[in-house]
Amino acid sequence: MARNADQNQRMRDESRRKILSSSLKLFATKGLGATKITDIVEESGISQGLLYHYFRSKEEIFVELIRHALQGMNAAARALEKLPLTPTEKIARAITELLRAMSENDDFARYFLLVAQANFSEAIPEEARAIIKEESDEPHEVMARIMRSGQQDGSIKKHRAEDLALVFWVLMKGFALHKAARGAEFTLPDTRILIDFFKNGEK
Amino acid sequence: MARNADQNQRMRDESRRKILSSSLKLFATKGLGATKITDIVEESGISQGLLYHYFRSKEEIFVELIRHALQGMNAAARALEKLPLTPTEKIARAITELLRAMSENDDFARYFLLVAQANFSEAIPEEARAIIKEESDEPHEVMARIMRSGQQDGSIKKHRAEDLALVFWVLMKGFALHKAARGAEFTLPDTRILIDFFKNGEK
DNA sequence: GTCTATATCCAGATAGAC
DNA sequence: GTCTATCTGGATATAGAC
Repeated sequence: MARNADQNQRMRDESRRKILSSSLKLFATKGLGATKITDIVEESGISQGLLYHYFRSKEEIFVELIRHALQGMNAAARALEKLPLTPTEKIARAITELLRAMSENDDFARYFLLVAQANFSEAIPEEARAIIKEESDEPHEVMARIMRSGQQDGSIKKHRAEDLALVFWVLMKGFALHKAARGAEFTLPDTRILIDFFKNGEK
Repeated sequence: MARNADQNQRMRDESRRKILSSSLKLFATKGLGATKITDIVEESGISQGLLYHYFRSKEEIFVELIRHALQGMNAAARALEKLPLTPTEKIARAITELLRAMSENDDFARYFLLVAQANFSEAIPEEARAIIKEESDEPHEVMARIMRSGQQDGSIKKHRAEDLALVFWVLMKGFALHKAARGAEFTLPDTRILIDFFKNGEK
């Protein structure tokens, strides 16, 4: 009895997982509006009926993906802030880890792109918009705090910390776009170019 | 007779212009797939029949917008390269002009965003893909040449010129996304932050 | 839990009148 | 040159069988 319930749970999880990962891939590359339910069904190899057994609509899948992406990003940002590193080291870590994840981990790149699109698109579900409004400030704030503490110890350039954090995230979003456009031929630039950008040049 | 022909021409131009500008706005904010013909018709205040009198399909409108955007960007890049300025001045000019245009000129920002999306989306017409393949390398190449000549006179940092050009355009794309996400509350960072990025710090 | 078959609706595109 | 009315196809979502 318990074993059957376990197996069922695993089957349910597996089906949901397949739907979500196929949707992520399609939403990131084609956009929510251009992705058809039949595309998702085809990509994940399940039937249309089963998809609707797990999700009420395409939009609900989208919302779940957005929620997962933002919560993961926020958790990562908080974890970074707590690491026992200097501000400069934290920034270097963030840059190298984000770019590495983007180029090596397809799902990570897709999540990043999904959020970037959702941030500007007017064609997303209301609930997704609410989650974004609620959850998308933290990475920027964390980075601004790191920049500020780096300025206090003299290791980071003396510009408005908010501007530096903005440039940081603008760079990351830009790279996400670029990687999506180039796919396999995406080559990372020397990350030291980017790290030096934020470092104070005064010796 | 000639007057009537003239008037007709003007009416045609005006209708086409309205269709294109409405489509640009919608494609940039919602994406091609999520934009319905009825949206375009509503936004531009013309009838659906008239739209199909001027364009065969939604895709044809999209292709025309992409072509116009890329040709304009390439012309601007070539013009920049020919200006009687030092490499550093050209880079400074490019950054300030692009960011200014992005924040002040709605259509410019929309074109930029449209191209950025088209560059990674897999849900665009084949013809648009061909135009992008054909026309989208020039800005990068121009910027790489400017970076290289700046390195020769010692004013630009000594990294691979291609990497610097890549970072330049990644920044611009990132700002286009950011502006689209924030809309009216988009505030430019101090552009000197960005310009200094490329300058050689050695004195 | 999963599938096939089907109903409903709406977007894209056309025809023809003015 | 512009509009209204209409056709057609395909996409979303549901029903019901296994």
